[in-house]
Amino acid sequence: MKTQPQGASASAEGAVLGTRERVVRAASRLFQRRGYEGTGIKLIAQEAEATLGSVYHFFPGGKEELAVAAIQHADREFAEMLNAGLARSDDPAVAVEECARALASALRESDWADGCPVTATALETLGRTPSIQQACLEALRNWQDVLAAKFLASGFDGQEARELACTVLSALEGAEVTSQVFRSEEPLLTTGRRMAQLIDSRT
Amino acid sequence: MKTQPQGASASAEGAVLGTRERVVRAASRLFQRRGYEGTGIKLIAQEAEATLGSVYHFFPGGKEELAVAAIQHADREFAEMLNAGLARSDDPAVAVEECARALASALRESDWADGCPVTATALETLGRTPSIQQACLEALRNWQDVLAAKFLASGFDGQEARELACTVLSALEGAEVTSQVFRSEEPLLTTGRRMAQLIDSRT
DNA sequence: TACTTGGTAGAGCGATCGTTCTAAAGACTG
DNA sequence: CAGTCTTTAGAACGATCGCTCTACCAAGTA
Repeated sequence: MKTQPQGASASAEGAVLGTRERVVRAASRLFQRRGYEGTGIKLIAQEAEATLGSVYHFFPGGKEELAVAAIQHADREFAEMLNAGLARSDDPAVAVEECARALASALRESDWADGCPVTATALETLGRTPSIQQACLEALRNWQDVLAAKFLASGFDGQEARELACTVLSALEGAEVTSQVFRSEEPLLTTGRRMAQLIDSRT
Repeated sequence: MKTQPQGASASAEGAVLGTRERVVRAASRLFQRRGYEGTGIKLIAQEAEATLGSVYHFFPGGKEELAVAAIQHADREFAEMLNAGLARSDDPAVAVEECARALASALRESDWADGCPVTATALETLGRTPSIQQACLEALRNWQDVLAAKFLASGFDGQEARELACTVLSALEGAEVTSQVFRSEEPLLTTGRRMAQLIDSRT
């Protein structure tokens, strides 16, 4: 295994990823699929094709620091997905339904494994690992902001936009869990349709 | 520690609980708060004031069998809470908002620790422990049925009632996670209000 | 009394956990 | 070339994991 200079743009398309980036991505996906406690550092290293030494070199804070980085990575990734979905229509109701559809497809394609990338970790560490809880909080707030911006741009006032964003995000998160447990796209699709109905029923 | 005959009605008010019941309740609460992987059998025994021997006497299938029993217990408990909340009003919209309020209060009173009793365990064991996943599925379906019955009794047709139940349950679950992460009742209360709005906007 | 049954008690097993540590191999600078 | 810094490599540590096992105690029955 040769030393990999992590030079060049880390986000360049198709670029060979540096060790640190590979570790973060592996950690992010494993935490998403098996939770924080259920994922061992050695498994992360193995999955990332790195060694334990490398992991602790880049994350001297250990598992906790790695989890924070993994959640921040998931934050950016999911925000991009949200933005892409929302951009598919000017009508916010249609756009939200489009997002639900995209989530449902991705979920099915991963055999119901890749749900919300922070929920599992958040629930396990709540009230016991402040740094991780903080990272989860920032991710949720970021996604709410993305939704709220869409609603604002569609003519909703600030209060209304924030409340709708909070509701829609919570509903999508819950529906994702439900879809995973039922191994069916239906909860996500139904929730998407009803959220569209809610958005259209503005007072 | 004396032998405790688990005779008499196990659900009798104020009755001294048998060992098995104590273990199930402790397991249920611990899985709810720290997830499946994050909860050790020894901790469960300690919390239940039982010994390892007793735990494996009642649950020879080990942690997995205990988890199934714990989830079934949580299922019944949460269904009761839902029923109680829904019974507080004939108007289904008001009733749902009442449920959200009750959940928010309970969450705050537990210092944001006691969220949905199955989500954490469900996410950690998805696709890897079928018996637990099945128990989670039955709980979610049970809760959806409770909601759907309320909507049916309020004049919605079957399809509409089922879809609303699915949406409302998902939204409440997601909002509960959001409230826990933000340490605020607001997401649950907002989602409750918006769900009421959705229910009132019947076509 | 002797025997059976249902439950309690906890030492100890092998495996795995997160983490630490030493050693050495690239890559870059002078 | 020598010297420095970054990164890789993985053995090993103490702690904890889920679980097994034997011994024992308290009733009920004959």
